[in-house]
Amino acid sequence: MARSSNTAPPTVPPKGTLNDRRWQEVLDAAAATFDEKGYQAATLQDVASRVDLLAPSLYYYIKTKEDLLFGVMQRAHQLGLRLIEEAPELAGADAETRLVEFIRRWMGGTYPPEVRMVERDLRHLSPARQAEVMGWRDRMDHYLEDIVRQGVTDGTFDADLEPSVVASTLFVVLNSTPTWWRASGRRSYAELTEWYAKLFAGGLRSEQGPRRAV
Amino acid sequence: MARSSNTAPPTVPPKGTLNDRRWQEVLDAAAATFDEKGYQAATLQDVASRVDLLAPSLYYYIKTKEDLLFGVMQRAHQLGLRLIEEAPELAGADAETRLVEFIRRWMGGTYPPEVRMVERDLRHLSPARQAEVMGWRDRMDHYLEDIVRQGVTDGTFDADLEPSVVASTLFVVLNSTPTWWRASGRRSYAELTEWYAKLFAGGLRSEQGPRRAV
Amino acid sequence: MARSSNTAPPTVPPKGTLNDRRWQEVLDAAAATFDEKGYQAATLQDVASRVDLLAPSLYYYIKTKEDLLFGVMQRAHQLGLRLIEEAPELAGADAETRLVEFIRRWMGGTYPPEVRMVERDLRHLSPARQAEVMGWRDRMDHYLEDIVRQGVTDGTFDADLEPSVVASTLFVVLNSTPTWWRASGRRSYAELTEWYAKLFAGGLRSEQGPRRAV
Amino acid sequence: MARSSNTAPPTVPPKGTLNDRRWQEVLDAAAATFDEKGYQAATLQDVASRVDLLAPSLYYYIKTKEDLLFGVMQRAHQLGLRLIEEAPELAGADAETRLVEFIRRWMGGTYPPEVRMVERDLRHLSPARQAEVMGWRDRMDHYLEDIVRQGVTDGTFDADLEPSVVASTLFVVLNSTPTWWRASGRRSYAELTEWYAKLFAGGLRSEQGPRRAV
DNA sequence: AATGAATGAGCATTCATTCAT
DNA sequence: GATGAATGAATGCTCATTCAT
Repeated sequence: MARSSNTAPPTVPPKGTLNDRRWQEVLDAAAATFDEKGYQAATLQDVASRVDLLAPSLYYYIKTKEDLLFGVMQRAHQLGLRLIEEAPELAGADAETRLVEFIRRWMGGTYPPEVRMVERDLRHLSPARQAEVMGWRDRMDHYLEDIVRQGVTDGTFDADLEPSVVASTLFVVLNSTPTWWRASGRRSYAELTEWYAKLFAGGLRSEQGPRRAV
Repeated sequence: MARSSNTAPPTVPPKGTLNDRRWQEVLDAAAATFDEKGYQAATLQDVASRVDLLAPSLYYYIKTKEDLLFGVMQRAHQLGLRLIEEAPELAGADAETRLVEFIRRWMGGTYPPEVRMVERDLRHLSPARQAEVMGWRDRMDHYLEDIVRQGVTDGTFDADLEPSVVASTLFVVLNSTPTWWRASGRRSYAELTEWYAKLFAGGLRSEQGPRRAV
Repeated sequence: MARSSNTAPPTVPPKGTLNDRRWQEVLDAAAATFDEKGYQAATLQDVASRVDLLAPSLYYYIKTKEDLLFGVMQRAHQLGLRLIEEAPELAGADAETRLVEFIRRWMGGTYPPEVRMVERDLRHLSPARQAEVMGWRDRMDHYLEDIVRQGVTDGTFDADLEPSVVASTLFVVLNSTPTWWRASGRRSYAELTEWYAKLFAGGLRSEQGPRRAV
Repeated sequence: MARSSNTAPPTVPPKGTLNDRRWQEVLDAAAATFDEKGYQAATLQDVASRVDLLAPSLYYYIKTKEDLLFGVMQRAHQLGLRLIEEAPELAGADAETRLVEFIRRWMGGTYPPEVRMVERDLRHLSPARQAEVMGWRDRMDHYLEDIVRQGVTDGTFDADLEPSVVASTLFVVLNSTPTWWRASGRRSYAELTEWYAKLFAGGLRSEQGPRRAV
């Protein structure tokens, strides 16, 4: 949940190779603002205020408001793509283990909540940039789809599963968490993570079907 | 000083549901437009065009743009609330059956995709109206929570389950479907529905219990 | 739910009196326009045109059209309040002298015609601002009422006089002058001033007292 | 102060010779509304509401909003013109008596407060109609100017008086009364009337001048 | 690196007005 | 006589964006 950009790689310093620290701060501000108000409703003044600037000053870092949205999404997806890289000891693990470990990594804290913005505000990017973002998303989806295919092949997952459907659903569940989850609830974030793991591990397992009603 | 009447409203003619057919058409247009562009990005002209009106003409039916958003949400939730009413033959059914049947009803086609708007655009309603919508949401959540509690009580569901977490997650999954689902996929909408049923039935089942045969 | 932030204002840059010269020019334009057309009928474009701006550019200086009205009234009353301060040599003068000298000061040329706007357009201010303006008015009224009371006490003014009535009437007469007075008339503005002095000096004089010789 | 139209002569039944009683009611509503809010700020809906109509229904009686303003002014001036007709016993009276009697007639109750609207909203009439109203005003002014000239001629009034200035000032004083006068004051309306009479009688009287200050 | 000043496109909203019923 | 439904011109206001300093 840490929003700070300490782990963020240098992304798109748009005008020249300017002060990257400041650019990361601006992205932080933009991410928080867009997350709170949505891209359209968020004002450049809103973003600028968070870094103690006036709106026109942002144009030192960007050429258009859309640049901020793209910058935020780019940084978030770079973080996300790093999370689909598996530790060496997971090579050769079974599908369920890999799935559960992915859920734990994704929920594990380094991942910023900015992803939930993606579905909501993707439409405000230019088609070309939308395609770029979708490319990143596809790579993430493919990672999950591969795991599902592995599980189906070796018989531990239900043979009926459509990998892309599983991938989409899992991302929806994980990324929507900040939408409804309150720290005040009776369950901790870690417990929630384990429940997600159980839900999907149990729900994908073969030889199970709901009973028909009536 | 006469009255500080800088905004004294006279008796304004009652608008709204005079011509209900037209009002429903307007709501349809608003729902489609908001769904496509989001509330902020959607223009009153966008909405008006769909019903062959000019933007100011909408003000014959509404007092403010927000009224359209509220109208759409209200109608969607009325439909939703009808779907948590169970058929008589489900009285006395076990938790898993009730859960699966609910998923089938909810996905069953009469339900408009407008619910996905809710999370995204709820913030654009006045606080009072936000509260009203949240009240409807709560009633739906409570229905699912009750089913979960029943399952936990009679031992068919994992004793560890937090009912509200389950409810939120299930709604997220169901309502996000239109976000990513394309008719062009290899699975039909009906097959998707059954997979959702399998996912949650399997995922909630207590681990102690014997694996159910199909 | 995050915050019900449908109208959460961020830290907006302080506008207004940054460039005071320009702000005074804008106020001049607003005063002239409102005086000519009335507040409601006056368009922001009307005001902006007088200072060679486009209408939206005015919002660099104001937050709302009402701010212009209040600014104009504030400035006019500040001038007016300065006119109720008496020169040292008037200390100890009799009521009639003080009254006549006030009339001469008020009509004396530095006073802008914007006061006539007050009665007409006061209602378009917010209640709080209406109260503020009325406070200034009251201070002016009190000054005249004091003079009247002095005259009544020492017997030079009619004992029957209601000070507040006299004050209101005198202000109405003085401030309405621009409404009907045309420079083309046979009397100069200075002659008009002297006639006002004569009218009120003569009209307030107690009937018991001997007729004063010139 | 009676606003009711019982004494109003049939004025401008604009479309055909329609229901005159209703037309007078509409004029009453328009007068009250314009008086309260000003012509521009007043909405046709405001006016219509007072007679339990919807705005478009007014178009049965008028062709344009301006017709209402003109209708109100016309009716008010017809009443006013009747007040400059003197009773037979005043023929041959001296100037001061005629002046005081006029003040008493004008303040005497039958005169509607709508006249104060005139100065404020005259500009919103078409030039032609403005001219017509000004014609009525001139006839009233002339009546007062004649009285002043009579007084100057026979030496009871100050020889220096400019008749038109006196007329304008007197009308300003009388017609502005409702602007500031509150029934709650210590003086009754009748007492106020007598003070007006004293003010002008005393103020116009010859052989009086204010003392010079300093 | 940042701001003051201004622009221009666009949007929600108001309101006088029309017209068929 | 009056209304429901709609129009279109206009208006206040927001906001991304520009540019000289």
